[in-house]
Amino acid sequence: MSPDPTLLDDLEWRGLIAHSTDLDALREALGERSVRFYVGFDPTAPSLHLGNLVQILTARRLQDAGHTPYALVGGATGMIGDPRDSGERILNSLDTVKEWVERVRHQIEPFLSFDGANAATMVNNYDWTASLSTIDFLRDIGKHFPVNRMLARDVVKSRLEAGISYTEFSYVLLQSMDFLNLYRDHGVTMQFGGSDQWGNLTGGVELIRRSDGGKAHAFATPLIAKADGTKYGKTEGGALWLDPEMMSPYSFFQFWLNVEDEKVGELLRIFTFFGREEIEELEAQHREKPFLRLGQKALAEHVTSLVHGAEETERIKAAAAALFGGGELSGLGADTLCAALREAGSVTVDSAEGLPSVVDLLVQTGLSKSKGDARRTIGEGGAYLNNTRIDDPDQVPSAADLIGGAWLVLRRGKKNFAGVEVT
RNA sequence: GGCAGGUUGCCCGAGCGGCCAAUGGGAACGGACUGUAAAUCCGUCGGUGUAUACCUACGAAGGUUCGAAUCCUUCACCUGCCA
Repeated sequence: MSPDPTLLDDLEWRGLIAHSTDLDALREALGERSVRFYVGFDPTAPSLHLGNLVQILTARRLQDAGHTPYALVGGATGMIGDPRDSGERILNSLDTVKEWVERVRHQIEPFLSFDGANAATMVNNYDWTASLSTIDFLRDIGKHFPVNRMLARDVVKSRLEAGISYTEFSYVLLQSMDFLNLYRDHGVTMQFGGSDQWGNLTGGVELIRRSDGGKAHAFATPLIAKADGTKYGKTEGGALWLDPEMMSPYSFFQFWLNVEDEKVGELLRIFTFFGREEIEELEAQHREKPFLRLGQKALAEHVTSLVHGAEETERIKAAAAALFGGGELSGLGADTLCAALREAGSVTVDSAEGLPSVVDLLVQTGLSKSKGDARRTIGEGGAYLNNTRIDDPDQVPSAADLIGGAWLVLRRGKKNFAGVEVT
């Protein structure tokens, strides 16, 4: 199978290449034959997140263009920990890492194709690292790493004051060894990763050259940050997880829908499979009438479909349309409302002993984290029952408030909805 | 192994016997303005039906004291210097 020669241009246009080894050599390699490449994911949490999605989708783009993916989960590297600026990591137990490896593996699989001439392969670096002897490791791998060069790496430099363990310092050797092993055993000649991985990526390229005299390539994708340069991921109280248990698909969709104007074009390029013309058209429309938020809508719909499926996305869109419609809630059919609130999040309450107060309901739905917080929100004028501002914290909903005889709609602020089903 | 320093709320970081639920910054949250955008301004930011109160919290466990985030002891972890 001959690869798509325009791939690299497309990746560049999308801004997916933040750094790379010799770009011309890379272009030549990718344009002429089907390249075997790898991308790794360390199990540092039970779920992958937004940043990892960039890698997953990039892997998919490469596969679609005719190249062969090796998706690596870091059963070994996850035991060690990649150094980061914020300081030494707490080591996780083997059992925890093993469990997370499985979860991460299942999150990646749906995005790649495991059939055909360039079928993907899942690998785990635990398989070739766990049994490695220290002597072999130090002689065969360690010998190729000058410590002076390792010390010059930015992450390491930034940690020299605060301290860095030998464990984390050695991380780059393990990841480089992964590349070497995949190069030797599977003919893998390219690796990519997030730009924070750049040092680890080049470490592997260099090891292959020093150890086997081989030529390998690497590139890094950009870090995804907000328009002001700060990190995404602390929205609505948590990171942007791909696991629906850890972040509801509804919230996931809402995140994309609320992206700043300045970021729409960039995110469309990175996170969607829309073509160049399609995206440029969307950007043009967006520039002209930003208040329509067509870009955000397309982005939210596309990415949510990729991660959570088209059906779920339709349900979320219907839910958001109902809740944000601005019209009278009682005008909505009970079925519509019920479905919408289930998407947005809802709790069930037994009315046998009378309805709880609005304060209790805010807490039960999770809109407020404590009664004090709920009272505060009400005091600030930020709490609504059925789209009417609540001003008395002691208010108790009455039977007349029940929409369709069973539902209450609570809202905190402008866009946090939750339903209460009364039985 | 020895000596010295550190561990504070979501994060960073002050406090060093009572005036400490703990200064300040960031993040976050609510309001106003809007387009479920950004910027700006205002407000909030441990819990409790609101209390000169009680509970929980300043790495963990004990202790001294009328009173401890602050002093002492032991333990864990981190850092530096010396072996």
